[in-house]
Amino acid sequence: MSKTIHVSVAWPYANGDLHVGHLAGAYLPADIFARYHRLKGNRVLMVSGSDSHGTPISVEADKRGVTARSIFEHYHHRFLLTQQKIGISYDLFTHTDTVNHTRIAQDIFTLLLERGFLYKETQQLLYSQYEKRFLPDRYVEGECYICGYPDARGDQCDNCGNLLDATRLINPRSKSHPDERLIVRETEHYFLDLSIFTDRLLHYLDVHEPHWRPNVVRFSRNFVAEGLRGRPITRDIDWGIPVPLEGWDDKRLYVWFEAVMGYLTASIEWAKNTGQPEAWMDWWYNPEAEIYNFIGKDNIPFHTVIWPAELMGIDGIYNGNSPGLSLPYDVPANEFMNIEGRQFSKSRNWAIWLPDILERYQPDAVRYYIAATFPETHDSDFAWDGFFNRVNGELVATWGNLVNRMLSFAWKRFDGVVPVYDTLTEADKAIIARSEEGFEEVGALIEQVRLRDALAACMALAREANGYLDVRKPWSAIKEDPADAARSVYTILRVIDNLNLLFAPFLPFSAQQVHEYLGYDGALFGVQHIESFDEDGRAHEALTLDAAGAIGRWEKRKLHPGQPLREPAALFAKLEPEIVEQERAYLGAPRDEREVVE
RNA sequence: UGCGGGGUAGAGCAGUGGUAGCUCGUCGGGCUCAUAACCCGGAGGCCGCAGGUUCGAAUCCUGCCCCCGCUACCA
Repeated sequence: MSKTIHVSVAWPYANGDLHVGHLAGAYLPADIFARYHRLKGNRVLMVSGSDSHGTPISVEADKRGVTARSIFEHYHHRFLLTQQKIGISYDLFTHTDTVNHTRIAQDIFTLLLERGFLYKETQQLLYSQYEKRFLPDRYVEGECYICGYPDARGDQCDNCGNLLDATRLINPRSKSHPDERLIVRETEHYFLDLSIFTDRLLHYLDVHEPHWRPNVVRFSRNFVAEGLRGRPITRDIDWGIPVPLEGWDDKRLYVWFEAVMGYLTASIEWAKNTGQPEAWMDWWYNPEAEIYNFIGKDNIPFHTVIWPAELMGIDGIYNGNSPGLSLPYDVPANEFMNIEGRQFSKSRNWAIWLPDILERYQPDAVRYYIAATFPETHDSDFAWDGFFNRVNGELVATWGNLVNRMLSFAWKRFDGVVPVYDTLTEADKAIIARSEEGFEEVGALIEQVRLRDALAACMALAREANGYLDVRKPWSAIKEDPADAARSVYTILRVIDNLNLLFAPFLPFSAQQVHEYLGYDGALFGVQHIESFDEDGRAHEALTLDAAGAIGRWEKRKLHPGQPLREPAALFAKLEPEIVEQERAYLGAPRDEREVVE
C-alpha cells in the first residue's frame, strides 16, 4: 500500500555558502530518504528553503555594507545552483521572504494570539542611541558585575564563567561602537506560552518514542521535564516579518518562531504553484501521512517541542477549524560532521564549501563519502585521506569496477547486447536472489533512516557479486564453453541492474548512467529546475522537481536477454593521491567566492 | 554548574555478562575480464582513566578525564 511521506528539511541561513556540514546533517539524508520513497511509489513532498531573516544575515550585511535582502538573495541563488548540482531533489526549495510565507506566518501569530497562547511582557534591554536600536546580548561588552573583568560579553563572562544579565554590566558598550554609552530601555514583546502544552507534548513524545532515535527522545523529554518557559517571539529589529498589530511597526517576528513554519508554508506554496491549491492538506490534514524533519542536533528542541507546540496551537488552521493538523512523525536528527578533526568555523574558513568541491569532484563521489560517514550516532569527521580512500577503495574499486568490468566485457564479447542464455545454474540463481533480497534489506534500513547501514549493505552486495564472478569466471568460459559464459554474464548484468536501483537513492547520477548503459531509456528520477514565481508583482526563484517522466521503481528487475546495450565508460573518476594535501591546504586559507557554474 | 550524546586495531564502525568482531588500509601468497576485483593467510587493541560487583566486565556500579550539542543568536 502506498504511503504519504513529507520530507521537511532544515532551512539554511542565507548568509554564506553551503558546506559539507549542511549536507551531512540534513540535506543528503533527506534526499536519499525522499528518492527511496519516490521509487517505492509513495507520495512524497519534500520542501525547504532559505531562511532569509535572522541576525546572522544582518551581521553579514553590516560587515559588507549592503542590505540584508541583497545578502540573502545572493546566497539563495547560490543555494539553488549548488543543490541542483549535487541533486537534492526538493519538490520545492523556496525562501521565507515570500508573500506566501509572510501572510501565513502572520496568520499563525494572529491565531495563537486569539486563542490565548501568547502573552505580552515588558523587558529591559540595552539600547544604542547612536544606532537607534536595541542590541542583542552578543553585540555588547562591559565590566563584569561579579568579578570585575573589564571585557565580559553580554551573555557570559569569559573570566569567571558566570552567566550574565547584560543590563547589569558596568559601563556596557557596543562592540561596533565602543565609545558610545549604552542605556537600558524598556521594550514590550510577545511570548509563546509553551507551558500550556506541557502535558500534550509529553504525550506526543510517549507516542513517538518507539520509532525515534534514543538521543532525540531523551533530549526532548528532558527539555520538557525541566519546565517550559515562555519564549519571546518578537524582536526589536527591522529585518524580518512585520508583527501584524497596530503600533508594532518597529518590531518583527523572531526568526526561530517563523522559520520552522516554512515546512507548512512551503507545502502550501508548492500546492499553489502546481495548480492544486488544496493538495497540501493530503500531508497536513491526513492522519496517515508521515512527516519527517531532517535536521542537525542543534535544532532538536525546536522540532520536537516548540514546533509541535506551535502546531497544536493552530490546529484547524485553513481547515474551517476542524482539527487534525499533522505533527512531525519522526525527527531523525544527525550529529555534526567535523572537518579534519576540528569543528567547522566560518570565520577561520575551516570549512569545505560545496560550490568549491563540486568544481573538482563528481557529485556522486561527494555523496558517497558523506553518506558513508553520516554522523547518525555521533559526530563524524570529513577527512581528505578518508575521502580518497573510500572513493578509490570502495566506490571506484568495488561498485564502479564491478559495473565497468562486466559491461565492457558484455559489450566486447557479446556484440553489445545482453547475452541470450539457455538456462541458469544454481550459483546464478543464488546471486540473482541475493540481489533481489536487497530491495527488502536495504529498503528496511532506509525506512528506519539508518542510511549509513543501508549504503554499507549495498556495498556488501556489490562485494558478493564480485565474489560470484571469481567463481564463475566468464573470461575463461568464453573460450571453452561460450554458453556458460552467456549464463554468467547475463546473471551478473541482471544483478548489476538490481544493485543499481539499490544504489540509486545514494548515487542518482551514476545510477542513471548505468541504467542507460544497460540499454534502458528514460529517466530514473525527475528533473530539477530553477523557476521564477510571481506573487503580487514580486518574483522569487525556487528549485522545483518535475517528476512526471520518472520511471525508476524500487523492485526486482527483469533484464531482457538480447536487449541492446550502450557503449560503457568508467563510472567514477579515480582520485590522485595528491588531492589530499591540495585540499588540506585550502582549509583555513582565505577563500575567494567564485561563481557557481553548471 | 546543570541536561543529553560520544570516547573499541592506522581510519570508519558493530558489539549490554562468557574465547574482541566487520569494512577500508597495511604485509605475504594465489588469480587476472577490469579503474584489480575476488580468494587464502599474517601483523596491528591494557575496549578514555581509576576503583568496585562477579567464577567471569568493552558490557553492570561509583568516581574522574576528554570531545560535541543544548541551556545562552555558529549546521
